[in-house]
Amino acid sequence: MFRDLNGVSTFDPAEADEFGDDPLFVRAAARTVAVLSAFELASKPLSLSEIAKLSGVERSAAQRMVHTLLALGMIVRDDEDRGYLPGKRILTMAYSCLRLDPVMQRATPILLELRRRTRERVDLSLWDDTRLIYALRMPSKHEIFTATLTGNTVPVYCTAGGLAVLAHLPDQQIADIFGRSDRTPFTPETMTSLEQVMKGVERARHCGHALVTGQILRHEIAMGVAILDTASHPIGAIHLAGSLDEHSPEEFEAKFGSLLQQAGTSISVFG
Amino acid sequence: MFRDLNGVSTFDPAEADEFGDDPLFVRAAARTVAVLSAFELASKPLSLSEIAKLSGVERSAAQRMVHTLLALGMIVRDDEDRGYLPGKRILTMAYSCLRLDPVMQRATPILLELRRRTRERVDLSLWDDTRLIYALRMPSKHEIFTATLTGNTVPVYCTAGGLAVLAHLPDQQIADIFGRSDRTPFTPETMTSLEQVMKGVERARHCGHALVTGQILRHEIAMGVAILDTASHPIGAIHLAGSLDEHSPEEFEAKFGSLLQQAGTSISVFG
DNA sequence: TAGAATGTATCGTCTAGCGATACTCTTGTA
DNA sequence: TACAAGAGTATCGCTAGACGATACATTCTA
Repeated sequence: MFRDLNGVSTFDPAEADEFGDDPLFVRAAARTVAVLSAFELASKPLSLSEIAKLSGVERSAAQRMVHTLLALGMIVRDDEDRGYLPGKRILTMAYSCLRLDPVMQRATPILLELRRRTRERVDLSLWDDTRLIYALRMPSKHEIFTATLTGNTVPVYCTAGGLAVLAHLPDQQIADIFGRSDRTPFTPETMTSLEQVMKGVERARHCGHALVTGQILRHEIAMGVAILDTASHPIGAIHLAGSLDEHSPEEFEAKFGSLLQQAGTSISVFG
Repeated sequence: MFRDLNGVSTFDPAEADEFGDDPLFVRAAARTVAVLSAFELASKPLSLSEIAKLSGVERSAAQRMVHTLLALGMIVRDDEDRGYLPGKRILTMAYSCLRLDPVMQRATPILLELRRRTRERVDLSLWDDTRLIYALRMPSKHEIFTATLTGNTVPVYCTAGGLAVLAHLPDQQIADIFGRSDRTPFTPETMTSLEQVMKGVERARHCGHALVTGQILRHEIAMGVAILDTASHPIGAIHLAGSLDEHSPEEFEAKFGSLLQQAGTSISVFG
């Protein structure tokens, strides 16, 4: 079985109860977040009971939670399917998240220039443990739906940007991340072994950028370079993605490799 | 004084306390949301006391709130400036918001095609009372930072997309929305009177799309068309934005007007 | 060195959220 | 038409757990 491209992240309701001994832990806040996060597992508007189930909160509690989150605009009703959906206010909060991140501010003009010169899809993603979260997206000609959305996440172990990030970590940590990753393949070509991952990492370490084909989408070729902070730790990546119908891997790399690396260097912080 | 382009939305802490008589209202959830929303008013990492002040929550309560939101990944520390920032998990939640919206799914291929044909900036925004929230962005050559970010909001009364939305509402409601809007001008050309707004609305009603210049950014020309639901109520808009340095308003409209309207019709839901 | 910020920790009070229960409506099926 | 299963809603007593006051350790600034 291959993975649903919506690739919803797993959420364990049990985890919300495992803070018992922490005197500063606000359980109500955890429940609030749990209810809001229920939608990460959804593929359609959710009913009250579904929210309760997915968030691991009692139906009664979920009822009142939803009631106040409705009043606050964090959740809205979908009149058609009579269910609940996350509210637009979440988007506004996400905006704060993007706006306040200094990396994003530096990156924007550089990515626009990269996009202009390559005419291929350019993305900026932020590293979050086993996954990358897409923060800035500049789609090109033809893209599938999820490839245009902010906030979409992909695993680090099988993406160009991810390998570029891993290349800056010790082997031990790479193995750890690989081990904890959800490794359901996206396509028949999605890599499945640590050996394959390490091969990609070594290559990235050697030439400064990572290159993969068909890992998330068939016929897609992607190149990635890491973004580093002042301490030279990776914090995210830039992705350049094209179609194998238009480029051979060799040509893609020769044509855009150095442009991409320059962009990565410009965004990274030094000293 | 003109408006800061980051244009943070106003948040009134007092409002959070005005639910006293509602038996189903969960105060802790409201506080949680208030703390998370504090960042909407921020322009840099926030300290504990700043969060408390902006969210209208007691310092003690804010302390414990922040503590658990840190544990949940909804907030992170910024080691450099030693403050707090919204966490990447917000982005993941925003993704659910976008992914679950059927409008977005229908819109993506249509907007990509529009972008391909016009080579100008294409945006999709969702209507939220006095404002539009940008949900899908396809930047073109040179854009300022905030014009590339998901979740950014603009007033309806002075934007092309906004006027296109207003055109589908009764005059009475337009006046109401205009009255409640924050009307700090963005540029010297930003419209300030209801008469100007109604003129734009009439024009939009007549030719099916709205056209404005220099309202948010100087030298910017923008055209907008509304997206309608099954009941023909506006739910958002498509924006097409270019530069006055490259196009005259007449030429821009003649060249792209019908393309834009076609896109709007394709995305709107009928019957 | 004093002062004003940070962030952190502790604790008793009592409020406000929990969970059980029961109700109304709508929808689909027999 | 009756019935079951599912929606959303409402009420209420108990007590878990959040509140707010207070105090302290650090760090930065003047």
